[in-house]
Amino acid sequence: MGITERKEREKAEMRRRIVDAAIDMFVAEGYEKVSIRNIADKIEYSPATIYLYYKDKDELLYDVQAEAFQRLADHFRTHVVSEDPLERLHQLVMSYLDFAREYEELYDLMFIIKAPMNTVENEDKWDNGEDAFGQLRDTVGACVEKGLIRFTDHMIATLSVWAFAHGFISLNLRCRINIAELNEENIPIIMRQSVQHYLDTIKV
Amino acid sequence: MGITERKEREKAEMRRRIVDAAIDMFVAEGYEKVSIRNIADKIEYSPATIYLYYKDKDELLYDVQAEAFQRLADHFRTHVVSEDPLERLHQLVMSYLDFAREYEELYDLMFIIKAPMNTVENEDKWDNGEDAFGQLRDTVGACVEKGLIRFTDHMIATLSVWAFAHGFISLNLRCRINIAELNEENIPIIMRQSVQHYLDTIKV
DNA sequence: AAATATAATGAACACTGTTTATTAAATCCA
DNA sequence: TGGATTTAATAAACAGTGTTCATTATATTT
Repeated sequence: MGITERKEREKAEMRRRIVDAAIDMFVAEGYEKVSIRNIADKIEYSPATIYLYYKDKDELLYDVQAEAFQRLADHFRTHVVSEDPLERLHQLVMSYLDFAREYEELYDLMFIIKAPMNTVENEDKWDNGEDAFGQLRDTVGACVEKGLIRFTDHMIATLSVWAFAHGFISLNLRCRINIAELNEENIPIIMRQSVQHYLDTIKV
Repeated sequence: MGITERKEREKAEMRRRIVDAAIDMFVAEGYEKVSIRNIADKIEYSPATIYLYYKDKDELLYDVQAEAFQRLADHFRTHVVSEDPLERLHQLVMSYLDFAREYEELYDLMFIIKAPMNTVENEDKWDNGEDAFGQLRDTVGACVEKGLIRFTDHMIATLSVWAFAHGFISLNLRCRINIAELNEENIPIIMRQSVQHYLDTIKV
C-alpha cells in the first residue's frame, strides 16, 4: 500500500514548500510583510489551503523558526573551528554577531518577536534552539572547566555571554543604541569593541 | 483673545486623554491588544477622532513611549540614591531589572518592539530616552572616572552595562532563556546572580 | 462506472489602521 | 441677535489581516 506513503510524502513536501516560501519572504522583506495571503500567493495556492497543513500562523512560524535555528547551528559549525576553548569562544561570539547582521530578519524571528515561542506549548518545546545553544554551552563550559574564564557556574557563564551579545544585537536592531548619540557607522565598531572588551574582562 | 489659548489647551487635554488611555491599556493588557478602536472606545470617542490629534498610530505610540521613559527616569531617581558610585551603579542596574519586571509591557514598548522609534524621524529623536540614559551614563561615567571599574572608554562602559541587563531582560521576556532548560521560578534568581556576577567582574 | 474519501477553494467573518464625505457644534461678523 | 463660516466629531467605507466553512474538484476505493 504505497499510496498512504506517497500521500504522507506529498504532505511533507507541501509543508516544505510553505516553509521555504515563508522563510524566503522573511529574509527578503521581514516579519511584518509576511502574511498568509502573501505566502499563498507565492506558492500559487489559496490562503485556505495553508490551513490544511498548519493549524494557524504560529504553528507555521514555529517551523520557520526551527529552520532558522538550524541555520544558526550550521553557521556555528562553519565558523567555530579552533581547538583552543578561549579561541573557540571568541569565534562563536563573533560569528553570532555576524549571523545577526547578515540575517537580521531571521534573528528577529528567533530571538526578538513574541510569536511563536510563547504560544506553542508542546513537550519538545525548545528543541528549536537546542543545537545552537548546545554549542554555546559546550564552548563556554569548556572554558569554565579549564579555569580560563572568571566563572564557576556553567549556566551563569553561558547565559551571561549570550545575554551580553544579544543585548547589543537587539538594542542595535531596534535602533535603541542610538539613544547614546551614536551615528550608525560607529555602532558596529563599538559593538565589536565592547564584545572584545567583555571577553577580555572575563578572562582569568 | 483667550479662545485660541483655550482651544490649544483643549487640544492638549485631548491628547493627554488619549495617551493616558493608551498607556493604561498597555500596562494592563499589552501591546498586541491595544488598537485605535479600543482606545477610542475607552475615551468614548469615535476612532476617526483620534486621527484629528495624531496623524497615525506611530505618532501616538511615540508619546506613550515618552511617558514610559519618563516613568523609568523617575524610577531611577527614586531608587538610585547612594553617593558611592559603585553602590549607585548597583542600585541603578537592579532598579532597571525591577522596572522591567513590574512594567513588562512598558519595557516592551520602550526597548523591544519595532514601532515607533525606527519610523519617527524628527530632530529631537532621542529626547525620549535621554533622561534615563543620562542617569546611566553619569553613574557609569563616575565609576570609570574614579577608576572603579575595568573600563577606559565611557561609551563602551555605559553600553556594556546596559546591553548586559537588557540582554537578560529581553531574553527572559520573550521566553528565550528557557532554551537553557530552566524553569520559570529559577530565572529571576539566575538573572540577579548573573548581573551581580557581572558587576563584580567589572570591578577593578 | 458509481460511491466515497480527500484536497482545494471562494466567500465570508471579525478584526486591524486609515481616509473621506457628512453632520453637529462652536465661533465670527454684520 | 441672526446668518455665514470655521472647527470638531463621526459614520461609513477601503484595503489589509488571520481564520473558518460550505462548496467544488480531484483521487481513490469498491
